[in-house]
Amino acid sequence: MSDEITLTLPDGSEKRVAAGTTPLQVAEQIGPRLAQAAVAAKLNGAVIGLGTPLQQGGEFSILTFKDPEGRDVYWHSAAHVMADAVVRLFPQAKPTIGPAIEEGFYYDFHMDRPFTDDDLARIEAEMQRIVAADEPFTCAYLSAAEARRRYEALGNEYKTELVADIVALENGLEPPRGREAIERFEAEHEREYEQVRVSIYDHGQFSDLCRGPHIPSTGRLKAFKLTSTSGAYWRGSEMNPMLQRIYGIAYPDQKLLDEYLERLEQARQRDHRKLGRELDLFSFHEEAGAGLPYYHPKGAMLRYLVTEFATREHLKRGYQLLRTPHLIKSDIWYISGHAQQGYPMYYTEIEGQSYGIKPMNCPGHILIYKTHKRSYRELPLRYFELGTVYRHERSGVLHGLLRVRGFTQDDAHIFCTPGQLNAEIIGVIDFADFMLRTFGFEHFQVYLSTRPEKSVGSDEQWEMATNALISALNEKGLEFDIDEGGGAFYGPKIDVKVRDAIGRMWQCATIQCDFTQPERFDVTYVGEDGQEHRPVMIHRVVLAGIERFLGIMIENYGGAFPVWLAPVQARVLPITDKQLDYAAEVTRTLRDAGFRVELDESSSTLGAKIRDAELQKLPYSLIVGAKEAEAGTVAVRHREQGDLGPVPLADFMARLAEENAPGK
RNA sequence: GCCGACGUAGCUCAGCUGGUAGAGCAGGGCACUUGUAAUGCCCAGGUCGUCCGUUCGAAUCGGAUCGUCGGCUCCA
Repeated sequence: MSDEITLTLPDGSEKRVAAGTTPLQVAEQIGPRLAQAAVAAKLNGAVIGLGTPLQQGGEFSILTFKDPEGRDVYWHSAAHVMADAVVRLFPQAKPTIGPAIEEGFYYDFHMDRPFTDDDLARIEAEMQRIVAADEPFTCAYLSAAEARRRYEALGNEYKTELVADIVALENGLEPPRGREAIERFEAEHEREYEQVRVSIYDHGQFSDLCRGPHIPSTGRLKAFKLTSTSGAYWRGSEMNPMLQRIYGIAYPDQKLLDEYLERLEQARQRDHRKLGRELDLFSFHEEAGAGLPYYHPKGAMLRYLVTEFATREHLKRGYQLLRTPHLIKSDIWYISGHAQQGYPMYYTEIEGQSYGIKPMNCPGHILIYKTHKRSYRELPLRYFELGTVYRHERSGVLHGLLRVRGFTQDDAHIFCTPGQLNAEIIGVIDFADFMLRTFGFEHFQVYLSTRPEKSVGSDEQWEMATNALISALNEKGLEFDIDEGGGAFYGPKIDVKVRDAIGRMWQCATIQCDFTQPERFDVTYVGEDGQEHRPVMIHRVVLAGIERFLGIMIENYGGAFPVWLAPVQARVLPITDKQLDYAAEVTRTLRDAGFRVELDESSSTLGAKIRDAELQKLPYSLIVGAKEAEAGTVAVRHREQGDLGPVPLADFMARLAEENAPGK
């Protein structure tokens, strides 16, 4: 008697059901296991709740925790349950927003005090009760006016602000900001408030303004954990009040939660700050300043190997080496426009003149370009510098080598004609791809960042530059995401992020087009026509900050560097003192051949020497006892493969030489 | 910068509610001369981040400061 609708399932098959059937019922018809795993559904691209009656047919799928959208629904529901628990325990807490995030969820509360670890344990216990009660999530629609009255009664100004946002959004109006603006907005749009409908999701006694959808009931949350608390500004702005945030994670299975916690532990094990200490690579000194790293012999060697390789590869590609001072008169930064953006960040005075410590290398390279008249025949001109810059990072964001105040970039500026732009950008993309792969990264994500609000230059320039980047990406057949407004103030850019061994993404290479600096500094070249023209400038880094790159690299390799990057490639371990002479000879031979080798002269047992070499993650240990000394061999032990048996020293050298190649 | 937590020997950490510090590893010495992830014994090592307070008395309490750690628009 009721109308039927047709659902097209993901496998292409069609299913006819009565209009008004819920997705949960559909899932049950498909199979009980699916019904059990279901968290939400998708109809024609829109995520809907399992209890939403289907009124029309179309592309239909059941979402489980395995689907990214399903995961979001699951985590967002967990956030509601957490908010419920918090409000039960702390009636003074005002819920604000609580979204699902990449891994887990959070909820921000306006609170009279921060949450403590004890609070978290209590909140978790309360959540357990809510889950055990298996309360169904239900959805109701209210007029925005009604919702506003409710939240005003509760004294929750954050939610009334969100209601105002929804009303504004629905009517194509600018969302009001600030108490007064919101009150004015409410007064001026009473009619709209009556017309706009907002959804409210309830479970048990808890009710929250929410777009939804949610899982069918709280009992679906199986394994969860509240992971941390922190302060967080309302809407992320320092101008707004600080709220108290609680982070959590939830999974439909305890096993998955355990795996997540295991992943966190793995990340801790390969933390570059921990490895930096254990492998004696670098240190920071409270008495010498935050965010300023000190490289120990092994860390400095690692850094040397990286920069030496980078320099050679630049020279191969026609870049020329530059070196510019760290201190530059402040006037320069006004010409470049950096001063207006807050750069440089450290100043000093010399004989009454203001100088700034360079935060960027570009003006220096421009000065060198301008030392004589340039012909189009010289272009493209590629200037490369391992340029050390200093920037004031806020104390709260410093983080090991990944976020420092003084760092060296593999920085280059390419001056070229507009016609050469495309080929140059492609060249840089290829270069970056080669370099990052050589250092062991295989997965990349590319972003194109467009004009930010605070920017210089004309619309035409921005369009031209943006198009040049897009066409280069298209020519390389690279997929990319667009970061609207994420560009530098002087031009659009391409960013390349790499994925490390445990799945985290790190920003490395960036390629920035710049039509404005050449103008500001009046940079020119003489064209074929004998007239002066304006070159285009490309700012680009591949590894970006060397410090940061080392940090990423250390974590990616987990401290076990490949032979070509290992600060110490092999350690010679004599079994007894009687082999010390032979061991020293082996060490000398290897060093003469250019390998990085150490000799263990301690009087420890062999087992202890091996253990120490393993903990230092050295690629090879060469054990020499009486037999080896006699035969002129070394017993090779590999970091991962263990004992490989005795071989003539020459054979081992051949093996090491082969593995010593970049990228091996 | 803001919120919270933390700061004890080179490293990892113990030190209830205030009574002036302890372990393991690392380091030094001695013995052992060892065949693929820790030989034994002995020794030394800390103004408990720094400064100022409270107290008869502070590593323990309060404040400031420096530093470290986790966060600070993935938006109903």
